[in-house]
Amino acid sequence: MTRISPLAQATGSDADGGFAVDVRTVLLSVIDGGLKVAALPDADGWQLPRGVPLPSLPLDAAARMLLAETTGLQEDYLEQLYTLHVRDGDAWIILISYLAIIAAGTGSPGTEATWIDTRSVGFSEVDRMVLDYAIVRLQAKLGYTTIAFHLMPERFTLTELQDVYETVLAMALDKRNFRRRILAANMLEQLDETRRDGSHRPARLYRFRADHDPRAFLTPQWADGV
Amino acid sequence: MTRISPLAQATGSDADGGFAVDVRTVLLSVIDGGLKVAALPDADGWQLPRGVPLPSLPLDAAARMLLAETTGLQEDYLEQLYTLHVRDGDAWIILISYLAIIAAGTGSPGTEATWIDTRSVGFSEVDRMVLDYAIVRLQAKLGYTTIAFHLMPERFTLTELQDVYETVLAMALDKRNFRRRILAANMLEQLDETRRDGSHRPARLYRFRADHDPRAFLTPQWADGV
DNA sequence: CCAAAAGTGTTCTCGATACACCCATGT
DNA sequence: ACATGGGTGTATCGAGAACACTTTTGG
Repeated sequence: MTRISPLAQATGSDADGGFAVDVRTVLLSVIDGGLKVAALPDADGWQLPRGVPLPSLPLDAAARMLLAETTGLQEDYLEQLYTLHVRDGDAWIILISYLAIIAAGTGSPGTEATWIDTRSVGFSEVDRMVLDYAIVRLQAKLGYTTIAFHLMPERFTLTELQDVYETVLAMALDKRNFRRRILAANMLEQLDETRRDGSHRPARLYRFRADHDPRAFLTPQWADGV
Repeated sequence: MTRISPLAQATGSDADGGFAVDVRTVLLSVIDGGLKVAALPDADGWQLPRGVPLPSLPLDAAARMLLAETTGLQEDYLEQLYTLHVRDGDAWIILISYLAIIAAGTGSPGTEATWIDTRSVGFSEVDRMVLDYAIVRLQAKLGYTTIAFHLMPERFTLTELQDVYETVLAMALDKRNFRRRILAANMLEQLDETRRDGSHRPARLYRFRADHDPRAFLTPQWADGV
């Protein structure tokens, strides 16, 4: 293996010592009509759930474990975002970021963690960039994957689904066009049940079709742990 | 920072020692009508250029340096692909992969490295996966970015540009539709010159417009080294 | 009968595709 | 004159966007 010269020999923290590695996960959910991120309290604000991965477990397993330990939640979807190299005090760390998604109503984050609105959360500059990138990725994937599946309960109405799309995309959508596109995409299965909700016509219930792989395109087919 | 428990304390190669990190770069170019990858000889075949990054330099700088050292070439475009966690003998390494692009005719790789056709190169399983993912990314980006810019010399004909698209996409394209789309995309600037090439009508020369950012979408706006 | 959300169709525009012939040059 | 690659236009189709009224229920 090539040792990148000339500086590698001169530093004390290269391959001899190894690198400091930090996994951070952006856990998103749509709650109370807002896009929320799971955050932990911090000296002056909030921070993303983070941790040092185990050397012999795949990185995505580390992302899952750290979510379990900091929030007590088990995500429904996980994908790697990007790897940064950032300054941490006077050292440098390699920061591997993940996007995780959990359906609303699956439970509240544990002791320390809280759901905070993504628009107002007080993160460090790095955490803010990672969060913004996670949101952009999620928005893009709504368009060409079934990733929205992981934001919904098992059964839902088309209006509820549209509300989630509108919250994540931060824009209003036309009801008729939305329904036509969603149904044409063949992701959904219509149920026989309806839900009575208030003093108006009941809504038909749907669920996502079982035979659908919601991972696609941006994420390589092979995952970690090869 | 959360130490992911319980195993982290039990192992000897966690944050105390740090992680083994390996940067690998897929350097692609279109040469002699084929999509080629820069490869280095290996015990039983070929391998991607690789190296251990410097701890205090951004990761993309490490990818650039390792290309310079192994191939002597300076890439025209670089973007991070994905971070894997792979077994290396009995240890695990964190493998950060990059996609790099260089224009044809910029020079031949140095002493050890060679351009090998991507379809037939004898890589390890991991290098093969990284290469395949790099190609998929490049193919996708041809469609919605000006990344093709980096595969072309400064001035070129529309037929040369179409040949590069066809090589990367591994499919034939309709000449009239290709020209209409490319010109409609407003990436190109028509030059006054033409090029006489053989016993046929000379071709008009084009170049890419200066005011174009070829990075977009999949790569976050912020790079490494924050 | 009224309020409130559910549900439904048509028109238009634009981008993508399929497809075949004339043009300028060198030999 | 002919061989060779350069260059052009039109018809069709499908996806996406704009847009308003009827239906069903509870109170």
